[in-house]
Amino acid sequence: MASGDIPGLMGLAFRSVMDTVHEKLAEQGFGDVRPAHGYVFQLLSNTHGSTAVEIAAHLGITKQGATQLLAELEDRGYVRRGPHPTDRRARIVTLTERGWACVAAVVAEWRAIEEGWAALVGRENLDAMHAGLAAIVGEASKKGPIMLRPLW
Amino acid sequence: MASGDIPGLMGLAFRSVMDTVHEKLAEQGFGDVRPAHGYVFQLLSNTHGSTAVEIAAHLGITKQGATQLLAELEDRGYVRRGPHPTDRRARIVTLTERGWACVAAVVAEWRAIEEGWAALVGRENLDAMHAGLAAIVGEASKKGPIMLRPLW
DNA sequence: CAAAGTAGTCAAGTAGCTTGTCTTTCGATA
DNA sequence: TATCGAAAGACAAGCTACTTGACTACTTTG
Repeated sequence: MASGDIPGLMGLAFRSVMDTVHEKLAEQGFGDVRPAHGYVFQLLSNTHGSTAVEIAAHLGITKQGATQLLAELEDRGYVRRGPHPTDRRARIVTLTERGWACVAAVVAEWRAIEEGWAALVGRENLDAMHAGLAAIVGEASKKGPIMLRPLW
Repeated sequence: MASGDIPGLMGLAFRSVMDTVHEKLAEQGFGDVRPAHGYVFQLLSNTHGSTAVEIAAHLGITKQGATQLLAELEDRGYVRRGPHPTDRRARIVTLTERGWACVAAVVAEWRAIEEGWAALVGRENLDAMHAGLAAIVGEASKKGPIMLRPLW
């Protein structure tokens, strides 16, 4: 029978990871990034440039909310807003060098945390978790994209 | 080498679970519960009664924030605030029948989701995930309690 | 038993979204 | 190619879930 506590454990584990990451980022001079920013960075690092509307859709917030968020990120030097090559209404948002550095810091910390986990539970178990999680996320994504907005 | 994408997958999986749970709760007449409420319910269902200050500490918010949250939950019929047996300053907060019903609905849905996962990845793999997550959360908890506030 | 600390409340302020409205540009249709 | 609905973004105001600040009632400590 399912005990039903895996979701809770996942929440705690994720929360713990993110607390650690946030702490490490602060140490490296990225103390001014908020949770929502991470989701923007994630999209931008995959697409290498998006519009405000695309970002809004990715985060599950309004385009106005996304615009404000981007203005904040531009102020802080993480993103740049340039002209869109084909659509003069739109502005294309890309990561600056500082933005990429922040993404790299997060990825490095995630890897480091995973190494710690491998030492804790064993490589084999960790591989099993990776495979299981990938399958679960893959299945869940079939019913529409999973919104990454920082709630719950 | 660690690929570094397990934390991201955990975040997505947890997010997906919580979206589903929220949807199911709404169907069962619990549409007025917000993320933060869940963390209150979790504490109250384990302790069978806490004060506002304890709840604030558990969620990592101020006591005033917790008080507001509890007033809201009392209005909506999920919790009851009674006198504290030994401290006349304090009020002891407990779940109402409606509160317990909501907790039961969440637990039932988590179990159902886990059953689905067992079918998807296999019981053995799921058990491995459970063990791994428990170890990870246990280790992380040694460095202080993991704050459950709904950020990240 | 006085002084310091704690539980809770009331009130005001704030951050991060929202909704509403507008301008500019795009793309489809006639 | 003229026009007209739709879409990208900006500006402004509103809202919600917190925060900080100031206070009262009660408890604990020395």
